[in-house]
Amino acid sequence: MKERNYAAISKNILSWHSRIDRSLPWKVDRDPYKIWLSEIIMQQTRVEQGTPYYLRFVERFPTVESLAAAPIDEILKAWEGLGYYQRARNLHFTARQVALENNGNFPDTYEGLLALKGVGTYTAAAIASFAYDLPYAVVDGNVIRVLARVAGIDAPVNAPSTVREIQSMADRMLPPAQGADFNQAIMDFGALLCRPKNPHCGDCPIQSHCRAHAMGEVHNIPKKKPKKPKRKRYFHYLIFNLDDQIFIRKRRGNDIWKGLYEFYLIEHEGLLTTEELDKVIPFDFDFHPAAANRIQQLSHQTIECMFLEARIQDDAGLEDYERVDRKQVCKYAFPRALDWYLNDKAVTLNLLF
DNA sequence: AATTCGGGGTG
DNA sequence: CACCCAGAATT
Repeated sequence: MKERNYAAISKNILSWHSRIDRSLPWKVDRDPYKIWLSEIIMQQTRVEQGTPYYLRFVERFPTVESLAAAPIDEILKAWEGLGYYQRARNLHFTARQVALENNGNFPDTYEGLLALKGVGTYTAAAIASFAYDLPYAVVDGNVIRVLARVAGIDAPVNAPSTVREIQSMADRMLPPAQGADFNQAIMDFGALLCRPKNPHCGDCPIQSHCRAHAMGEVHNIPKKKPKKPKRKRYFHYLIFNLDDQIFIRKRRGNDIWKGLYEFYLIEHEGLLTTEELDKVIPFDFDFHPAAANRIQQLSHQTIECMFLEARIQDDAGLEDYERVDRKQVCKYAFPRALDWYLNDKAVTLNLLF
């Protein structure tokens, strides 16, 4: 096979990038803390979605020491709504490690960065290049799409062997003296021009190097393995009211939403009717539907949430729960569906209040 | 190698 | 509705 002209491709992408203005707030300086924080926040997250979170984090936690000193619940509250909450827990763990064991200094080698919890090959390469100008090529969703098209890769790109092939291409393509520039350029190129749908092939600076274009396969690459159907789950939430307080509990174990708060939960194979709920609920008081059901789409699950409220006179049977004022509940981090119930729900059907 | 971890934007 | 996003960790 003909040797691919990596130098020409990177040169054209860099040239294209020099005419692009995409300012990113975490790149105003080369503070490793800001680069690291932004990269963790942006994992599997659109820049437009993650940027407001980043701005709030640097405002509230300007240094790694301030982040390390914060309680995990405060960090989770700031992360609320962003998803993949293990990222926030790893963020806290790593901040403490850097602040307490390394005098506030992040590792300055690729291997050192890769050893941090929550930092994988992409993030280690991103920090190494953006913060320290080291020649490591990033491979994110954008780079995978761009290079899969350039090479006309027919194999599924979510197979590890294909990712390794693309990483190898990116490594060879990266100009060692311009690692940071090229990494930024190829990601912007994928995000703005070589997009998943309706790519701007007419304006493409590397069209003559693109095998997918030559084959007329741009719209079929990258290819992915079919995903299996989502699991469906049914959460029936009981909101107990004792005076002006409600009962909440932190989720534990290895299920979704670990570390976030929720109400008294009854999970069942299917959606329960009010009659069926009467038999299942180990309490004998009246409960009332308090909102329309909410369907929450996760990456691997579909969760339908039902919300019922009841007024109670004592906390018997609720010893494992925290009693918090309605006014104070906004200080706790909840999954989006429950935050919706507490704050966004348009019309309450609740007859109690 | 396969699976799971959220949530929102987009066509 | 399906797909995708500045991926990583676990099994």
